[in-house]
Amino acid sequence: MPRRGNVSMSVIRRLPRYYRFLNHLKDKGVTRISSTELSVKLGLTASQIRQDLNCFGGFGQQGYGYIVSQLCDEIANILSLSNGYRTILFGAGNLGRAIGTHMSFRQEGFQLIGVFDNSPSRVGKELANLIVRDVSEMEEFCRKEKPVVAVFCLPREAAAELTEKLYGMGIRNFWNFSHFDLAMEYPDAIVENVHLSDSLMTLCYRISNPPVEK
Amino acid sequence: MPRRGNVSMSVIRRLPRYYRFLNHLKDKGVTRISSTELSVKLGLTASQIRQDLNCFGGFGQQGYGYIVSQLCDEIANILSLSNGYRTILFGAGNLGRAIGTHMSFRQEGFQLIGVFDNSPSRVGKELANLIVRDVSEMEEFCRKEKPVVAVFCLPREAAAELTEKLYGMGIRNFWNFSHFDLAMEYPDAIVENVHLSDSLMTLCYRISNPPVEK
DNA sequence: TAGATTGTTAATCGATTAACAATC
DNA sequence: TAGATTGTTAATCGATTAACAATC
Repeated sequence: MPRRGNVSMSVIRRLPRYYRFLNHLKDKGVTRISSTELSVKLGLTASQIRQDLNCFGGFGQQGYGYIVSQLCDEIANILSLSNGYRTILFGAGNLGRAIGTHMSFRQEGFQLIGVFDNSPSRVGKELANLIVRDVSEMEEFCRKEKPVVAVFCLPREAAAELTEKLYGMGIRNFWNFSHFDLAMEYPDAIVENVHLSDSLMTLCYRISNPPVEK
Repeated sequence: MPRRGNVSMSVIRRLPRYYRFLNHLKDKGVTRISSTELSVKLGLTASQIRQDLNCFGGFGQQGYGYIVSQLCDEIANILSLSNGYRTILFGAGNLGRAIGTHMSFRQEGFQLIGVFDNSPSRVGKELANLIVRDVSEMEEFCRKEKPVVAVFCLPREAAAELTEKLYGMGIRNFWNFSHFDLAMEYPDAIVENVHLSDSLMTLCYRISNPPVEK
């Protein structure tokens, strides 16, 4: 298998989409697919799909195409979805609750082991089969449970403060919904940002400036 | 001002980040900034920032830099954040609730005017100062209230079904959290996807394949 | 074997960066 | 005027697409 270290982000970000779509095909009972068919259904070029997959290995068969279930497994493997990284979630408000309950962390390579909040009205309540803890318990919890990923569903300031502590405790991986710019402050951290308002503003721009028609 | 029709998506997707950061600076009382300072704080090149902004006009002053509050206003204007597009939300589950209450739609160019769900346990409850309606009321509501944007916080199948109806009623703009591939089925629709599980899987990959250190 | 489709190299296209003249 | 920083053109870099030989 080719060296993984230098696969571009553009490629990596397409993998989950391939994975989702192939799973969908598998569920529908499709067993075999060519890069051309895939390209039509995903709105990409067949060339790009083959290039992308060949960053990781040759998963197809010449003259035949790809076996759907096999390719699914390969991509799950590339994405490392079976690690079950131990994960803690901060913020049990509406967003935290949605992320905690709505996501199938397990299926996506993670295992949610703790939820924290600083509001007494939320502490003690249930969320995703866990009891919401007070943030003050965080340090002890981490020493004992050794989480490796933190999810931030709280405001910018709280995220900034928390990151310092978590970083100090050795946590380097973050799924960040806050407006705090983690990646700039901690260059060796792995940060995946989800900026919902950015997405909404982009939509606003696109609605206001629709593509010029011919 | 240069033609807007052909500004690349890469540029557009950076605008909300500029906007957020400039607002942050404004709040901190910073009045003036150069592209070089900005580039350091955002982790981009000064050249790129200037190129990006100059797709829309010359907002700086040679020898001086940019006036923070003015640039903020300009970007808000480029993004068209004052339109207040009439928006309806589908799905009052955890995710819909988070999106409806957590987002300041108003501030990001939208106005939430209706929330729909098909579960009797949710219909009639309050969400973001609105009463959750049954999906069966959707058609009448749309005829009367003329929304232009739909937000999908529901499962793939429900989204697929709903899109057909909404499209039939003339709605062409979608903020899509579902796994339904709207953009492929309706090529003339403007679709902004937020795939939370894709983001999580990307994080999983990145944790498992950290950048090679020197 | 003939037909199909991959894996891979080469060509193209677009986005980012560098450089510098314009100008505040 | 001298210094600074923009706006903009030109050079570079990387990502996408096209082409085709390998092979099932």
